[in-house]
Amino acid sequence: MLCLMGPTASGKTALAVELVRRLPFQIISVDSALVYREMDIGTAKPDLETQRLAPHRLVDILDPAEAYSAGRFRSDALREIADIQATGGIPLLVGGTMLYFRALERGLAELPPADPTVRARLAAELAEQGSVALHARLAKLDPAAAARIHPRDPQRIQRALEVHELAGRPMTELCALSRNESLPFRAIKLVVAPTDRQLLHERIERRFRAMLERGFIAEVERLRARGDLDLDKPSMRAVGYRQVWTYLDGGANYAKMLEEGIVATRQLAKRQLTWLRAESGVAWLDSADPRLLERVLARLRGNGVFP
RNA sequence: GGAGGGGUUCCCGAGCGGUCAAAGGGGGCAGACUGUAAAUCUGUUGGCUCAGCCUUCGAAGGUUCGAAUCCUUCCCCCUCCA
Repeated sequence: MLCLMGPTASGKTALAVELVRRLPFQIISVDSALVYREMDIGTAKPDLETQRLAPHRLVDILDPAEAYSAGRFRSDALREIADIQATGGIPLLVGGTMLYFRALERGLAELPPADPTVRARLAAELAEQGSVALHARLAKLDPAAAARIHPRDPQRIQRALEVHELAGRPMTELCALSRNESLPFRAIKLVVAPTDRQLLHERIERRFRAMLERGFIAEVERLRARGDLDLDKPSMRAVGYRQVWTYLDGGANYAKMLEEGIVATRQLAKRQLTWLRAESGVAWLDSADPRLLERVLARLRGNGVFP
């Protein structure tokens, strides 16, 4: 199988589509935002025509009111990979959610999944007592986790407490217990990213503006009109959605929303690049290279993926 | 033309004789990351031959042992009165 990773706005989708046209690849999306239905423009979801030519698995599988997870992604992806291989296809994993790639490749410890009730209660405690107080509590239950997690990192403190409560044992212990189960198949990993950071920034800005022109705000208005979504939902915290939502709330004027949406996207790309640089066994390709496709094909030939 | 207010490090913005390379925020850059990850968090951010030195607070002079902070002139911006 082939993994195509890269920061947002680096042209991964276009490249994947070209590959599907030439080789028996089938795409599995590795993206925490593309899983949501009704979120098309702001996620830069491949349009219907593109998806007809190159079907994407794990896209539009969830309602925006639901929450996805790395664990769910792992089992979904394993299922899709098996399914593709059973029909003689080659899985092509494309995306920028690096935690998902990591979870798939290295496996996850056997931890209890998120529990909405526990999570809501911890969130309330976090709000009134502050993260430092909960961090102190965690230090008693799971000292190793507390040492690892910063006292001002509410999300990780919440999760560690949640795991302890649900499993009755420290998260650290559970993580140590499970051996990393690596993938039972060979994966070629390619990173597609611009060599020039400024180029990436320009592309991000252009793309965000284009999203607004294509009706991004109306899309968020429709999501708001449902009445069951808010800024605490993982889906609505996605880059762009959060900023437009805040704008519609009156929390920002248009210019501010525009600027903050672009900035948030830039910052996302930066975090993705940090993951990518730490990734081992990958070949880096310049997304601005006009002969990118040929280079990828040559690489695949070299790896014996096809003659 | 008259009366005020202001020009600070990439941006906003504090500072108002020494403890100021200058608070805080933003942005940038770097990093962390085990079921929220397009999330959450951390560090750093004038230059250098770096425990020291050099250049910065609109410009040029001046006062002072010492100025972003005081004085003079000039340039630019904003508000109000004409």
